[in-house]
Formats: sequence, structure tokens, C-alpha cells
Amino acid sequence: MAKARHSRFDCTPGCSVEAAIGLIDGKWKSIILWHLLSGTLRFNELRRHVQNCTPRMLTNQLREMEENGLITRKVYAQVPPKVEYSLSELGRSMEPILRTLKEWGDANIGLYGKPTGHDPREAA
Amino acid sequence: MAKARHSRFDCTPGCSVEAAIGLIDGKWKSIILWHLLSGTLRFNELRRHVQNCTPRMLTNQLREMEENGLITRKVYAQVPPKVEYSLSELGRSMEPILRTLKEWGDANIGLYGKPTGHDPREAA
DNA sequence: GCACATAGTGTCGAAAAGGATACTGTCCGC
DNA sequence: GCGGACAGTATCCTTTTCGACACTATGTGC
Repeated sequence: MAKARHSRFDCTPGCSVEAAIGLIDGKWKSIILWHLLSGTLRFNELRRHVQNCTPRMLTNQLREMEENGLITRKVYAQVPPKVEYSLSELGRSMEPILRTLKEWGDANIGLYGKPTGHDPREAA
Repeated sequence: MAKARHSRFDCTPGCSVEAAIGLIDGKWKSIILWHLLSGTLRFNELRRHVQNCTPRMLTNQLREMEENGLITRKVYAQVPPKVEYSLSELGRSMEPILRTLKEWGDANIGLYGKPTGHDPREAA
């Protein structure tokens, strides 16, 4: 997901769709982004919010999003380390995407019977 | 991606975002969905549209989306097989998502310097 | 009889993503 | 001096994803 997964920007129309997805895809990114919409958060605050995400994964996702310019990492040279994560302008520009996604999810998942989640192959 | 990857619907707010992403995530799904927005397509038509997607992968993605209720598969009992894929109502309801995603992608990727694609770790 | 088209399936293997667990260093409170 | 909080790292391992390639069956055209 990190690297070349969605890096075919030369593909058929729809590639920008893919490219956009590529940036928010990754098990925790959307949640992280979602929380950051409400404001700046520190590493361990995020950890608590995301709960079952290991620190390794959290760092990982955060770093990728930083590289992609979605978030900003601000380190305070303090004795007990302090690092703040916030959305960059680009990250904030994704708000409509996140919202559209959430609206659709709220409207269609559960109401519809959880498109994912149920998976016939498990029941059968 | 297929199964339990994004199946934490009980998580913190933002889970519906994740759930929605889970349905369009998967290397080819967004492209397929995108093409189907313009109308019904047959298997090999899709193949030609998506180009570098192996038939195995195509079947795979198509099946997952069918299970998720996003697309409809219509088989014609003909001698040279004929199978048509089209968006279901649920699938069509994703149009705003796809469009938002595409708009964002068009506006921010390339213009911004291809957030993915460049990856400092490769150059460094 | 051979190739082509249709719509796939099956097997194999590599790579990536993700998870578990333990560890770093520094300061504070006790 | 012990343990906690801070912000991560390092290492190992499993699962998932994806791609290559060959292969199925049936009918048509040559």
C-alpha cells in the first residue's frame, strides 16, 4: 500500500480515483484522518483513539501520510517527548471525501445488511 | 481485503468511512466501478478496459463486489458464454463517492506533485 | 484438425501488509 | 532504584494480496 501499489497514474480514466484511494487506504489511515479532522493530536492520544492499532502500525501509517503530505508532524524538543500530528492543507482538503464516505457508509452499511462483515463464504 | 480486513464496524467514529473504503479498496475495484458507471459491460470488455488486470484478478474483484451487492452479474445461457456486469442500485449509489474521489484526485494529484508515485525512499 | 472467441478456474509463488512482542532513552514521582 | 509516561524502534512471524501462467469447455470459422 505504501509504495507502488496504486502507482499507475497512467492508467485508464478513473486512475485519479485510485490515486486518491491509495492515500486513504491502509487499515488505519481513514480512522486517523477522521480523528485529526477534529484537531491536532499527540501520538499517544491517537493511540488511545485508535485503540487496537499497535504503535508500530500507527507510526507506519502516520509516516506514510506525512510523506504523502496529508499530515504534519511537529516535534517539540522537550524532555518527555512531545509530537503533534495535524492535518496539512492537503489533508484538510480531503474532508469532503471523508464525509461522503461516511455518509454513504452510515446510510448503506448496516441498513443494507453490512455489505462487508457478513461474507457468505464464512457462513456457507 | 475480501474478508475481515475492514470488518471492525464497532470501532471508533469513522468506522463507516472505513467500511465504505473497504468496499472500493482492492487494486481494481475502483477502476471497474468507474467503468461500470458508464454502463453494462461484459467480462472481456472489462478486461480490455482494465488492461493489465489478469482474468483471475478480474473475476476475483468482480466476485467480491457482487458479494458486497455493488454489482450485478447476469449470465446468458448461450453457446459462446455471455456474462454482463452492471452496477446494482447500491453500486450506483456510490457514484458521489467515486466522483468526489476523482475530483480530489484530479485537483490534487499531479498538481501537487503526485503524493504517491514519488516516494522519497526510492529516490534516496 | 487448428485457432479463435467466450468466461472463466487452478496452481504456484513473491511481495506486501499487518500483528505480537520486546526494547530504546529520558524525566518525574515515590 | 522502580515504575510510569512519552514517542517511538526492532525483530519476527503470519496473513493477505497480487501476478504469471497454464488450463477448462463449447461453438464457429477456415
